[in-house]
Amino acid sequence: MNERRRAYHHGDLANALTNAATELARHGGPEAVVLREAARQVGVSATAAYRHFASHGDLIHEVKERCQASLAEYMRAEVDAGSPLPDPGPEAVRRLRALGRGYIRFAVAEPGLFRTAFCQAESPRENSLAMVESPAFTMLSATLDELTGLGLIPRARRPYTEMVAWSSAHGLAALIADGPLAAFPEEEREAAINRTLDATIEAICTGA
Amino acid sequence: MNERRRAYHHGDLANALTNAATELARHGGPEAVVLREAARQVGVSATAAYRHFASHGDLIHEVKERCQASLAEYMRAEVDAGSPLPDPGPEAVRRLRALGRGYIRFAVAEPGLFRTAFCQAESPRENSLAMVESPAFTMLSATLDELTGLGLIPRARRPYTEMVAWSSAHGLAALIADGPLAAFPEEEREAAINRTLDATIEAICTGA
DNA sequence: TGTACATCAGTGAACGCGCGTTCACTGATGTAC
DNA sequence: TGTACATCAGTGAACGCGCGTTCACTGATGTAC
Repeated sequence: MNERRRAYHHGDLANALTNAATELARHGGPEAVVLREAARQVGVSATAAYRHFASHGDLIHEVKERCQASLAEYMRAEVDAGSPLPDPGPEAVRRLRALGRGYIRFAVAEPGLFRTAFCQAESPRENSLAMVESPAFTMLSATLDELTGLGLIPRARRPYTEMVAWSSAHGLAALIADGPLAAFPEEEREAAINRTLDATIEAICTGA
Repeated sequence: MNERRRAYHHGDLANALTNAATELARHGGPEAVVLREAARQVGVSATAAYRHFASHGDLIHEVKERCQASLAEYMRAEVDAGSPLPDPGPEAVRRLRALGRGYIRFAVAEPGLFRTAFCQAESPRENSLAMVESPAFTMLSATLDELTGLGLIPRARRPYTEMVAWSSAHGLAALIADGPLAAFPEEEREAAINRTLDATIEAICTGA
């Protein structure tokens, strides 16, 4: 696309607006996602946004999905960052731990995006199923299944183990990103993270 | 105070406004706390609020404190609702569990207030220390100390155990009140709560 | 290859809304004499 | 016990703000002939 075209017909406005809106979320959380401001950042009239999004809610929904994808990416990256262990048992445990670490690292590194990933949707039902079918949740479930297969999670305890892991990681992440632990010094924060991760994994892997 | 007086000089406007604002938070979370609306509910001009609150931030701060107090009350009530056990060990465990249950019950029963209790303050520092000195946190610490004294928590593991308990309860509460688990059917929700509570307590009380 | 024209993707001005906050004011209260 | 008056606690109108959204429009693009 040539210069002329970019001057008037942007060519990729939808994406540009979502990027700008995501940047707003990064610095100010979901409340900072303002359609007019995103348009301003891109250098386009507010009206132009309505060629690409039905409403402000539509834009924020897009941003929210990006935030969720970004969270999943942090988790996957943390898994990939470590070296696989030879034994399948310790390896599965390593991956479970990495998923938790990734979750929390995301909240620490990107509190605004973390809050946006979990902000209320206008349609209350929308929240529910989407999340449970997300890649992040799928990774967790798969790892827990693996641990069960290896005997590290007793079969009788397998149900709802996702909730044990998720609650623990989410709570720590929320308290850090969003809440009363935001002002913790880094050293203490790391200690709290490690202690919580250790305890949670021990609570989950009670088999063998 | 007689009728006349109540007609003009309200007599307890500060309290009435805080009550109204808390009611707004109950139904719509912190975003719903609107000074003008609170004044409307009380039947008073918006200006009148400024005789009692320096600003909107001042009002919301008051509401936030009430929400935190209400959370602590739920926790205490859940402890008091059970019958004490004769042995000090099981009794301390019972109380730890009740604290967690109370926390989560509050989030389930009052999602709007729960969100408000943990909403961002204007001064970012304000969040941190206040919470850790709150009655809820104090109850938790005391119970953990007791468990340590009884040998149920190994001394080496005592540090940061507050975070293990708090993360788990807070995560579950946030996912239910605020997040993707809001639409869970009650039965499944209860199962998830029990499973998480069990696992967390087991993770904490590893001694003896 | 050139041109008419439908369609696409922008524009700027404006609307209505509700908010927090300020202003000059006034009615009610309580106290000093 | 009455009264003057300072103070307290309200009022209503208005301000400025920024938002989401709509309107009638216009410049750019691409396609049929």
